[in-house]
Amino acid sequence: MGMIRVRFAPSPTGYLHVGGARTALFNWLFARKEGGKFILRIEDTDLERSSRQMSIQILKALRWLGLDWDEGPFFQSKRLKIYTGIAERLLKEGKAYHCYCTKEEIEERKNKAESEGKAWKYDRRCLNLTKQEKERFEKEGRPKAVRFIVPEGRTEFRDLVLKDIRVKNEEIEDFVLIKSDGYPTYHLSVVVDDHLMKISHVIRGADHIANTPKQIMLYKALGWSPPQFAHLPLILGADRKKLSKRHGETSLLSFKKKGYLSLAMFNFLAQLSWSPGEEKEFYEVKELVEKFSLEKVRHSNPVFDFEKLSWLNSKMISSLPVEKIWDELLPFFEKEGIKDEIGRRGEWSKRMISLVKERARNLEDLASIAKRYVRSDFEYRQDAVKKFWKKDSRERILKLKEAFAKTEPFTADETEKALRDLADKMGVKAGELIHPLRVALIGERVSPGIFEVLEILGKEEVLSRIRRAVKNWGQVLH
RNA sequence: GCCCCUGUAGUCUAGCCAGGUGAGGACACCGCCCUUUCAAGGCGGCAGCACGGGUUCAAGUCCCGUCGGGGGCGCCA
Repeated sequence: MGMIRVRFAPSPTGYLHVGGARTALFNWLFARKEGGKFILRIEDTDLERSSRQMSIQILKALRWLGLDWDEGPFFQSKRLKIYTGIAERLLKEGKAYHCYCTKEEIEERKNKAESEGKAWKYDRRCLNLTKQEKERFEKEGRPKAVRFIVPEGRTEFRDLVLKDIRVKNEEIEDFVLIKSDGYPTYHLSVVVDDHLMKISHVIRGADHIANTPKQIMLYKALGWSPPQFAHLPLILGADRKKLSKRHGETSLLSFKKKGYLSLAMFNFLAQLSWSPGEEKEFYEVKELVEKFSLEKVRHSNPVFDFEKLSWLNSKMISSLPVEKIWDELLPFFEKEGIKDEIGRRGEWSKRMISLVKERARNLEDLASIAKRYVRSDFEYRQDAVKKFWKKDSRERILKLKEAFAKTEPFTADETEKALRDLADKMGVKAGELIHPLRVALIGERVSPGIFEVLEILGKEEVLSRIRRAVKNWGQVLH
């Protein structure tokens, strides 16, 4: 067997959504596993709907996911001559013909057939044109398309994911190869490019199953041998309909924006319809590559579970070392306006993040939590204030401040000792000090262990934050 | 309507090809423990082979049918 070569071939008519990303991912995984090449091709032959902007977005999204390509991106819009040349050849060989029917004419005949309860298929009107009719159309300057002559018989192929698929050719109409605007259709360009680019395996969404026989006929007509096909189940929304904007944001980059780790996305997508077969939830990219196989791809359509993705994301954020998430975190610091402070405080910032990241659902969360540690001008959360800043707790916090002023070194252990001693002395439970203190330090009712928080903030900052809290006590209380 | 694909808990899945351990794991949900809070973590619970026939000593696993879900039926890709 020759070189393994696969491709991802999006059309730049919209953002790269999670379904497309999953297709790209499986192609990439397969290429890396088999030591083959991953080729990127932009299918922009629909000039109405394609845009350069979208092409750029798609490349950006792929890079974010970590899918690097070995060749391309190739743009089909720059290869038009190749496709029209192949169409000419089919015309010459009597395997295709010009069609002068307009959209309206076809629509009319189709409606008529359907109202008579007949299944519609292009009626080959233009295949049977007389010489005179043809000349008349030419003289009228009617635009013409090129249609492929679907041969008789049946077409079958072995799908690497599914199984043998077989259709009768009579189910298929003479499909268009070249549109009347001179541009090739998908069927032509995909076959020509996959052949010329020596693609060995076509891995794509199951929505292409019905297209495959058409494409195989084309390969045969051209005397080329078709690649292997593998069709991936379609990702569904919670209502079991094909995932779309109706189910919320589904563009890949929107997940980046919302603070998802690319590795979380990678794992989640890789494990939709496929499983490494082990009882663990997340893997290094390398492991996924090693274990990947097309045969193990499931046949049924998976539902995209936002909850599970979110869980995976938070679990990764809390368990990965700071260094591994740092780069992806920077844009979120910037959005919170704390990028400079974070940078200035170097190692301290990393320690602080590793302390607070366990509680973050996503990177956006994490940056906003971090902000309270970096800057002391936060707002006190009202529900926290109401619950914990009682009248007598103000006095206790003042006492605590005095005790902290004398605490040396200002570590988690020492501050804990100081706080518990004081609580004992005052005859109150430690919680009576801890809760108001938490609100004073970060203005929230939740945080990591309070003594860790004290240590990371440092004595000076703690005393200053308590001072500010005490000053505000009366005002925010009622 | 026609054609094609598909069916293990609410969801993602292991097991199916080479029939035979109380159908395993995870998300979500519920309870308990831990605890200064919230998460996390630990322990436990709820819940599944779509249905009906066959083949077989034995069927989630093989065969057929029914039903359910999805996709396609464009001069979109």
